[in-house]
Amino acid sequence: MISLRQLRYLDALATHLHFRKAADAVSVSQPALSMQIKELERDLGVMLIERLPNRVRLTREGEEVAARARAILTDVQDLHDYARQAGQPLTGPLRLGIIPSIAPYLLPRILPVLSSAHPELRLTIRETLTQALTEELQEGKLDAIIIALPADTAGLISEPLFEDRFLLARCASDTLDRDRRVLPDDLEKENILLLEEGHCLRDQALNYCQNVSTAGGNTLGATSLATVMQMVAAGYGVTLLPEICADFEVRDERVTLLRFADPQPARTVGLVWRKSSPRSKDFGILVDTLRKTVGKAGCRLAG
Amino acid sequence: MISLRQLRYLDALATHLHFRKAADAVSVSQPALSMQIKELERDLGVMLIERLPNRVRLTREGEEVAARARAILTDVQDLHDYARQAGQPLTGPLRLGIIPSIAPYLLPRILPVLSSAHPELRLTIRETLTQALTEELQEGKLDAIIIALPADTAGLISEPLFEDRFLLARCASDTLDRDRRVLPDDLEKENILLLEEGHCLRDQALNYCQNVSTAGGNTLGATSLATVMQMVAAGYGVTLLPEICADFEVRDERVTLLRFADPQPARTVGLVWRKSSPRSKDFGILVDTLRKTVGKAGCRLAG
DNA sequence: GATCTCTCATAAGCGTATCTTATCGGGATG
DNA sequence: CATCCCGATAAGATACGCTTATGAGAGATC
Repeated sequence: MISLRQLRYLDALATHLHFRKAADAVSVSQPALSMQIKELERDLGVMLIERLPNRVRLTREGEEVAARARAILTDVQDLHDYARQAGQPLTGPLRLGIIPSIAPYLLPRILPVLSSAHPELRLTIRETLTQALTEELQEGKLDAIIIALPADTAGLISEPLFEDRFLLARCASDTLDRDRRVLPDDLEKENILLLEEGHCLRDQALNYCQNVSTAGGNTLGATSLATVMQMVAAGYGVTLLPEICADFEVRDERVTLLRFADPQPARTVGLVWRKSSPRSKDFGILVDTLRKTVGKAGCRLAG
Repeated sequence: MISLRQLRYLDALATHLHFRKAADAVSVSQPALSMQIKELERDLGVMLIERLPNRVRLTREGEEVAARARAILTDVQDLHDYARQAGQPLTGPLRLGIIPSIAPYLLPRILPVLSSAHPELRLTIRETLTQALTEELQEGKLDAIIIALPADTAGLISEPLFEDRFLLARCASDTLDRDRRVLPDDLEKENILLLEEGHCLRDQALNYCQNVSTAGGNTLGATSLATVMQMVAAGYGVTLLPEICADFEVRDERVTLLRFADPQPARTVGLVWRKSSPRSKDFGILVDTLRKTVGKAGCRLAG
């Protein structure tokens, strides 16, 4: 069976036309090279080298085989170079899924950082609901997703990125002490506006409300937080607004944000990928970058 | 260092997407294949395979590397096929040199036989004087030559093909017993016609004549035996004609051929090639073919 | 939910291909 | 004729790659 080693030796010999020099060039002893060449000739059933007393000459077949060998070695080198380049962390295509209640608020903060820190990274963003993201992740259609933890399906690894507390968004005209911390009981008499089915944010809000046995839960789902906030501003009800959205969604003066009393409701946003993914190292780096980036922004939010 | 084995294993794995099946396909144990794949990945610094619980999937880099590997393996197979085909004896180009006093008489007899026995053989014929042929042979411009032996230069191998006796060609009008064997002394009073300088035939004839101390040697050299025979027919003198030429050159009724008394003068025609030539086996076969072919013809000549 | 089975990874031992050093033979060279 | 250079050969050491046996993890099954 032909080996690359034989082709490498043949290449060296074709270059130097001298067994010892060729052997030096490939850093082996001269007999080692001689034997490999001989083995190659035996394997091919054709003499490649004409051993003259003084020098060495390639036969016609030797020239042809050496030329082919060179081409093959070049291809192997190219393969090697390609793979080593591609093996660098956070380069090339990376398909990232993000849920709708995070994407529009997080992306503007992290994309500039990522593109400057990893200029070779080619991000593709997909925004949809948690379940679809999880399925696509497991099917290999996505490399990683950013969702609210936990991602309970097996075979996945989750790393928390940041805590995202919920604030109570309500109509500003309501007479309420702005500094007062909202208590669960305060929600009992409210009309709570939620996103439509499938949004994890809806489930998280419902979960908190159920704990406090809210009665007036209005489950008419909206398709986006922007819509919900419009309804809040118009006085149709209140909602639990993730802190990360606050800067973007609360430009309307008719809306007031109130912080909950401890323990504040919150969601944990995390990065999730397949345990078997070969880019785990990449995702570790990505988690670090995202934590630092969001950490700075988080301070601004907390202030 | 990347090895072809690793690429072969990767190819099998990419095909079967299953370690055990891939291992079966390349006839090794599953751990052997696993280790080679791992080694390849370590060498390239990139994960090629994503090991899922159930099945195996190629990473993006794995797909690319596998595709390149397939191309390389194909090229290696092509190299192998080419060399094995080219390694068959007496196929492909073969440059054969022949001296002028043999070529036009021998070629018509051997070419049909060679082309039918070795249809893949691509003969290139060069006809010139012995010295030029020998030099070109040693320079690698020719693969073998057919000359009158001995070829005394070192580094060459000679194999005799046939004995070519000289006949005395003389004007038919001369009164001489046609059955009588010519004796060396008979030449003393003759005008001997020879080829020009450089033809070995001239030297061989002169050698014979000198032995018998001929006096009237006319050294005005002709450029071809045909010319010499024209002069013989016209009565300008006699010449030593190689037996192999007799059929072709003695159609003129004015010319009579006489056999010499033993020991008859003769030349040994042989095939000569470089001792280091990788096609020695080819030439051995060629010698056999030529001996048989000329042997048959030789019988006819001798009759 | 314990067991079974399938996956690929790991470990231990072995065989052999490959390497090295040392030496040979042959031809060129002074 | 002695010497040098070249490539081939020989013998021993090394290391690589293989096999068998076993492990670990995840589904599948009853």
